[in-house]
Amino acid sequence: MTVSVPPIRSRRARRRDAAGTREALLAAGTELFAERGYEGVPVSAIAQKAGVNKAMINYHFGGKRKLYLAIVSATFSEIVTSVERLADSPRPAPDVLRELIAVVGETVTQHHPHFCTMMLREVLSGGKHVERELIDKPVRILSAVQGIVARGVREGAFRPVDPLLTHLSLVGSLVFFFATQRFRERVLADRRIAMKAPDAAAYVKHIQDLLAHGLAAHGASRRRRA
Amino acid sequence: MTVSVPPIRSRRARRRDAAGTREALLAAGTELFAERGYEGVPVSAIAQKAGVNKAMINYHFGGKRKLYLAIVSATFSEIVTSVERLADSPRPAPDVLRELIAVVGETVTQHHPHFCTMMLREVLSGGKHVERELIDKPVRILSAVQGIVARGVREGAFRPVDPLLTHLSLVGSLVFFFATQRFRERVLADRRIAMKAPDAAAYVKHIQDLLAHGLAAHGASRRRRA
DNA sequence: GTCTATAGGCTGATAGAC
DNA sequence: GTCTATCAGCCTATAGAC
Repeated sequence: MTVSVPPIRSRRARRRDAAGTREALLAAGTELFAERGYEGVPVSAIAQKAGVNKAMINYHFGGKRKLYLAIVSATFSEIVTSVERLADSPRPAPDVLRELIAVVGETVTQHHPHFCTMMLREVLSGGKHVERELIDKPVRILSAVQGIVARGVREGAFRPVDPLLTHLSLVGSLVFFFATQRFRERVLADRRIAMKAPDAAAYVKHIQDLLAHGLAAHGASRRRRA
Repeated sequence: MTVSVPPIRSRRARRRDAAGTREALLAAGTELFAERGYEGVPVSAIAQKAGVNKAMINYHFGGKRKLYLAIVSATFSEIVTSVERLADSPRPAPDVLRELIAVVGETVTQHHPHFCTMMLREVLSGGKHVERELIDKPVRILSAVQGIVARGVREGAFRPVDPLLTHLSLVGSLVFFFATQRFRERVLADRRIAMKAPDAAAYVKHIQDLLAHGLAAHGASRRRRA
């Protein structure tokens, strides 16, 4: 029974060069870290899921922590890029803000379903070991959102709200929702409740409307499109 | 140098009966778990901070996990109680919602500064080991907020918003803010940025106003007090 | 009730064969 | 580049003296 167990990695004739190993480790790490957090994942689990040996983590990334940082950093960069592109749009601030919410929602649900969980977990750990390079990414998102809100206030489309507080409430409600969505689904399933957890698209629309009404200057509730 | 080190516990002539030990462990655990998460805290650290021996955790609580649950459960119960009391108020829904936000803000800042962090961390861990008894507490908060919002919609004070989505956005923006506040303070201090992190009171007011405007039925933006 | 001492398990990292 | 084998370190929990 113990003879000639076919190597896991050979299924589907997976490429097995150095780059393939790196990618397999990144993919496995992304999923596991998001689900269980940095300390909740032994390197052996990552190696097993990737179909390679533990030692490869040290060889390719120089340790568990560096693998983790590579994952978080790569994902974060994508989000920052798409948010910053939007912030440069010359369209009316309320429209830009509405689209920013939609874009963030789509990005995290479709391309990076674990992103919010990972970032939130990292922040909750006190940012004790968050490196410099990583920490200015949220700052760039902050700047982008702040800029849009400040412009809306300046142009009279928004009430004179505080852009920083507005940013926090916007990002907070989105990040919270996406980071806790799996939990809600799980609880409902475990208790066999016939209700289904709120849909991401519905929530995005809810936040769009809440901010449109909540920020609008008096009498400007109805959006005026170009 | 190793002779007669005065026992830590004797400072301030602390009471050292069984109840005192229990309380010391609860207090130490609350702070440490909130700061570093369940897995980030060795029992030895809790024992040291409490000024007692490791073995006491097992004697009094039956293990690390049960100590943790005792802490989370006790804190959570207090919050649920105060929220439910408010939900029964017969006053206009917008006023009740505004006060609910204020009460939650005061409770978590003054009495339970680590509460949001702990709950969020627990949820992010997938609720894998969240016991039944604990899980219906968020459900009770959900019911309370949902009830207030649904009444406001029924009475025509609010737009026809979805009460569940509204609850999520409200709780999300608050929990996110309080759970990440220490992180912001820390980052600003570490980078020696002369700005100070947004004040909790200011944020509470921001959310109150955002929801007042964001939920108000058209033409009912201005609050009408009794 | 509280302590010391220790058992027993799991972790991240590395040395060295291939 | 990739593996096997192994290390030292840390963790939780418990046995047993006081």
